Amino acid sequence: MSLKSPKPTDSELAILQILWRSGPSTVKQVQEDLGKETGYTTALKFLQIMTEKGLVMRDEATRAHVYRAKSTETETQQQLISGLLKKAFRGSTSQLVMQALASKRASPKELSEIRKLIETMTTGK
Amino acid sequence: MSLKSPKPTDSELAILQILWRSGPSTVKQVQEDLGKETGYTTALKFLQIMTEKGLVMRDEATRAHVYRAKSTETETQQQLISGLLKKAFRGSTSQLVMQALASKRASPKELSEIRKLIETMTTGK
DNA sequence: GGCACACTACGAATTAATTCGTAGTGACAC
DNA sequence: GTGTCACTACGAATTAATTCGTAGTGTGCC
Repeated sequence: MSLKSPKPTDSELAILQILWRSGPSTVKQVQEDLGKETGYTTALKFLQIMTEKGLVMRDEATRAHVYRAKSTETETQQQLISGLLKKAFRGSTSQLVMQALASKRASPKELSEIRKLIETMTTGK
Repeated sequence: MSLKSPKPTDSELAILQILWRSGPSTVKQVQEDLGKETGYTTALKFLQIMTEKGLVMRDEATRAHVYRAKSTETETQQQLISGLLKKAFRGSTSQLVMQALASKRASPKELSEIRKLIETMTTGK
């Protein structure tokens, strides 16, 4: 378990998304994925800062350092949801879930999955 | 509908919580609710900045100005969920819901409520 | 009238986020 | 060997968030 990793900013989260999707990457790869709006040194700086914060890990074995996310996507999602729950929903999971369902209409397939999960939680234990 | 209100920071959200809970309040009331750690002028400054940003509205009719949240709690929750959905869950509502349910175990009562909502969404439309 | 108080306004100081320019460095071609 | 090029490191500049000190102001009490 990642014991302590600061909450990533929005920009940092965008970079983590890239690392989760593409796996360990070089600065160049990350920068290209971010798009032309972001300069190379800007991407580099972000990755350096994220390394300091412990959000990513750096492999310096090769000339072009390779970065990878320290926490998994699920762990980070967990952290963000948990924070939002506390900050904006007074800890009410059901309120959060209901707002989420209202926010963007889930597909029938998704609703079915969720229903199954609830079944499991209700009966299963 | 509130067309454009910037995303509140964590501190601002804490103040909005107070306004939603207690209704329109003076600086003094907000500051006291925030606790002794927050000075009076700090609370005042926050409310002034939030007024500039359009997060709260100020009634200057009385000597002690009265502030109230511009958006409802639900609208703001909606905005935050929507942002998180896009930033961290690639738009997958079901993933977000499942993480939320896993994050903090919902009570049987809450699970029941959620199940009812899903029933409604599935059948009723 | 004039003072005290309760409030508001303003602006400084600090820290973090973001963006990028410039300089340093090492591998490799020739 | 030496120059090129791709990368990294460092630090400046800007903007926003956060905290608070100090000054301005108006209402109402003696």
